Amino acid sequence: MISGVNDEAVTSPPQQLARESDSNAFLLAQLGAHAAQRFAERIVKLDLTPPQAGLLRIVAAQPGQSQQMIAGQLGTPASRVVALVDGLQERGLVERRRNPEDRRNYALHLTGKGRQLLRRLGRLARQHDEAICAGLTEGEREQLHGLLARLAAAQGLPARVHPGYRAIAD
Amino acid sequence: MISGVNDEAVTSPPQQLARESDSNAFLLAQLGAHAAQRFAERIVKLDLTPPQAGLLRIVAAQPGQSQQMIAGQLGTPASRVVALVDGLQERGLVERRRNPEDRRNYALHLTGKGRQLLRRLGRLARQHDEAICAGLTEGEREQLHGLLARLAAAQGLPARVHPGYRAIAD
DNA sequence: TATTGTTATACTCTATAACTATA
DNA sequence: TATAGTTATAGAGTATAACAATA
Repeated sequence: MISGVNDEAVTSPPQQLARESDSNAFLLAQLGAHAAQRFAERIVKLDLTPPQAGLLRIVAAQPGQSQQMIAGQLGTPASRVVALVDGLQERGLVERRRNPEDRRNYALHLTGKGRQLLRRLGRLARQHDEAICAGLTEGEREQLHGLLARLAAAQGLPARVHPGYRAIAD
Repeated sequence: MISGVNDEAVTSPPQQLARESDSNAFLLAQLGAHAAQRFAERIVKLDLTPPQAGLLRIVAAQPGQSQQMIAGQLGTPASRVVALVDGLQERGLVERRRNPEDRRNYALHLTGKGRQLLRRLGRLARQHDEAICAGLTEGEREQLHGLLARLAAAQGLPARVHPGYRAIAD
């Protein structure tokens, strides 16, 4: 044994512990991980992962961006965007259009098939939200939404960026 | 080009998208990932990772459990608990006590040093909660807490299990 | 020389399965 | 033979950095 202080006399207070793991921050982390996990399970039937779904949403919301722009917006390395776009392009969901004026970069766009999948994704997302909010009345859901939106704003979280990506870290 | 449907006529509706990424489920996932990330950054000064902090809390709350019991409770493989306990034991925070009646298993306990660190961890957790709740009044925080606690209960989430562990998946 | 995209590599985290010891 | 713990191995996911093409 090294420097084992081992003073058994000190009683560890379980109430204190319960209070901590009952904090808003803890509940948010717990519920957030749960929601993300369930969403991931749900979109398996579309053969999508959360990062892929997030990328589809970004491209749909702001078509024509370069991969670098998207990488910057997402706070993720460009090499990761490459791999993601590769997979989606092979499946005909996204296309890279050459920019004739600067042939170094691509403009990313959804294909028709991509938009179709995005609509199915939207339906799943609404079902998911319904499942996560189970147990709350409509009024309570709106109340919760107001509080969460204010927290997100206070924390400076960007809209539309899925937590599967790290938001602008550092 | 393979089966590029490419019907430009279909206008992708940004409002629809905004609504989805504005759902309670999305905000929960986003805020939860943010809270978990910030907590991880905060406990770096204690040289702890979130899984380690979670294990310390579990051992403190229910001392004397075997590694298998903890693994089951956390829904994580026993081999992972081994590695976690190894690290904490080397630092003199946790001890494995042989059970004389069944010498196959260990009873896990915090050392005095472990309890001391846990108190520092508690202080950081309270600071963290304060930072995450910034922008809400005391009344709003209680309101939020009530809503989150009901959601967690409705989803069957166990108390005190940090999302760094996957809760009882499958 | 600077920038976009790409590829190669390595690292971290985690799960699965084989192994040891006690029962 | 069954169970607690351990070790070995492999896989997914991700970041870093070197590289190629274009400006």
